[in-house]
Parts: sequence; C-alpha cells; structure tokens
Amino acid sequence: MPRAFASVPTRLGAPDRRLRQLTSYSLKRAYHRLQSDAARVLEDLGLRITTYSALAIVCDMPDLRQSQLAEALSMERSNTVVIVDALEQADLIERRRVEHDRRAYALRATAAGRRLCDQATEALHRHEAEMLAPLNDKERGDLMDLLRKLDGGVDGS
Amino acid sequence: MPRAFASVPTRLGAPDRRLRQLTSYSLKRAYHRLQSDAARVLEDLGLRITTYSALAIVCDMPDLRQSQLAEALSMERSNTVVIVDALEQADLIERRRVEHDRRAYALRATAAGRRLCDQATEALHRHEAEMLAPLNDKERGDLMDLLRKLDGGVDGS
DNA sequence: CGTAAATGGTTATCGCGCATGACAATTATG
DNA sequence: CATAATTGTCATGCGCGATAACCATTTACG
Repeated sequence: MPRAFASVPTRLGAPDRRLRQLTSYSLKRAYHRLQSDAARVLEDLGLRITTYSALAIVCDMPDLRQSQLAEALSMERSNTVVIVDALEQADLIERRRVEHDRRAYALRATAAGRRLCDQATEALHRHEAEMLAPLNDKERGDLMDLLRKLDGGVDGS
Repeated sequence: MPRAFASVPTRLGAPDRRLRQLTSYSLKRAYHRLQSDAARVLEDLGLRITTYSALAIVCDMPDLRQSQLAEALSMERSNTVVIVDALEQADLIERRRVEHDRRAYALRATAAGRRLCDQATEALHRHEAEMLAPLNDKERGDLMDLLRKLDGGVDGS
C-alpha cells in the first residue's frame, strides 16, 4: 500500500463528483462490476455472457430462429451467427431446418445445453447475490423494477 | 416494420423470462441503451465516453496524475495513455511536468477543455432526462442511490 | 552509499461485445 | 413473373478494457 504524500494525498476525495451526477456513469460502473463477475463465473462453465444469454433464450423458447434470437438480445442478427456457432459446436443447441422455409433455422437446446444452462443460471444467481450484498431485499427488488422500466418498460399486462 | 406471421408471431412473449430474473441482465440492457445514447450525444462534440469521463475528472481535479486518473476511472493506467493523448491533441487538457518527480505528469484542463466539458455535461443531462422518462423523480433518485451503493458504496460521510 | 524495489508512464497486443455493409438463397408480393 | 423483402452468413471496423513487458525515475533499505 502506498503511503500518502504530505501535499498530495493518495486517496483524493471523489475526483468524479461531476460524473456521479449522471445516472449513466453510475450505471456503467455498476454494469462493469457485475458483468466482469458474471464473466468469471461463466468462464468456468465454458460460456461467455453472450453465449449464455443466447442459450438461456433458446432453452426457454425452443424452435426460435436466429433473427428472433437477435431481436430478443437486442443485437444485429449477424452477430448471432458466431454465437450460435459456438453453442452448436459445443453440442448445447442444434440448428434444425424449418419446414416450409428453407432459409431459416429452428434453434433448439440439447439435453446437455439445458443442463448446463440450469447450472450456469444457478451459479449466476449465487454470485449475483454476493455482488448485491450492499443492498437489502427491498432495494434489490426496487433496482430490478427500475432497470426493467428503463428497458422498454414492457411489463406483461 | 415486419408484419406478423399467422402461426409464428413476430413479437413472441418474452423469450428471456429466465434472464429477466438476473439483475445483471437488466442492468446490461439498461446500460446499453443509455450508453449508446450518450455516445451519440458526445460524438457531436468530438468526444467519446471514456474521453469525456477523463476530461470531466481532470476538470474537477486539476493537477491529477495519470495513475490517479486511472484509479478514478477504475481502469488500468496503460489505458489512460491514449485517452490523455486524444485530449491533449485536441487541446482540451495539458500534460504538465510536476516538480520533484520527473516521472509524473500533472494533468490540467485548458479553458477550451473546461468549456467543452460543461457543454457535454449539460447535453448529457438533457438527453439522460429523456432516457429516464419512464421514471418519475423519486424513482430516478432511487435508481441513482442504488447504483451508487453497488459501486463500492462509498458515500462521502 | 549503492543496489534493489517500487512507482509513473508508455507501447504492443489481445479479447469481448456490438455495428455496418454486402452477399446468396429463399420467400413474399404487386 | 419480376421485384422486393427476409434469413442466414461473412468480412470488417470501432469502442472499451485487460495483460504483459519495458524504460525512466524515485524511494527504500541493507
């Protein structure tokens, strides 16, 4: 641990006062903390964040197409290709051809995929609980609600 | 806008039920929305998010060193180099040599830098208000508090 | 004092997440 | 039937951040 100078203190008092006024800034900081933790958790399971997210969606919504997956993940469909490739090569999901439309694929999780997804989901919840330690139960719920409201605010009627 | 199929609805009902249970997921989605909006706002001013953040910190804390900047931004000091380079080349900040330590630089914003920073800060607050539209005043405050708590929970007593 | 360790800045390189733009194959539509 | 729209794909680039190795300088210590 570095010692403080006489004139220049090492721990300066909040050099980011201005930034702290921006919700985006605090959001970004919180995001990075949770995200890098989640990445570490998933790494042990051979997954990355995008890869896990896609797997989870495919598990919960079988026979989804890649474009729909992209829409669900709010990303461009071109990016889903490599994600689905990775999941397919790991035998976690399958690309099935769909009847009546030879362009599209119907994505479906394998048994191994569903198993790994459950495992990952549980591990994530466990670690997330630690990251959310500074918040009590009500605060966690509030945070969830607020974040969801920011994200399109679509709540199933 | 795509029309819905008869059998396969385009808007399928929340394919990410499972992910929605994770705070990290909602956090990530909210982050991306606010972040890309902020990036667009700053682009018009010739700034990027990292570049603006660094500028804001230097403005509020003159004669900061690059390592301290890195610490304030929670990033490795190597990454601050290119950021400071960009700001210096744009004449927004200066690298001053510091007395008694010829290794370090004291970063200081120029008049133009402070002006641009104020401009950017105001623009960001304006746009952020729009992004936070689905939240009322209390909710915005709550969100801020919760995010800050997640981020080390250091509140200046 | 002199050598070793710590510190500040720099460079090169890599990884992840995501966007854009173009493309071929297929399907829908006027 | 010709044209438009849709699906998946590929190549490429950008932004952000991490790691590792490297000097120059400063500090600590035997």
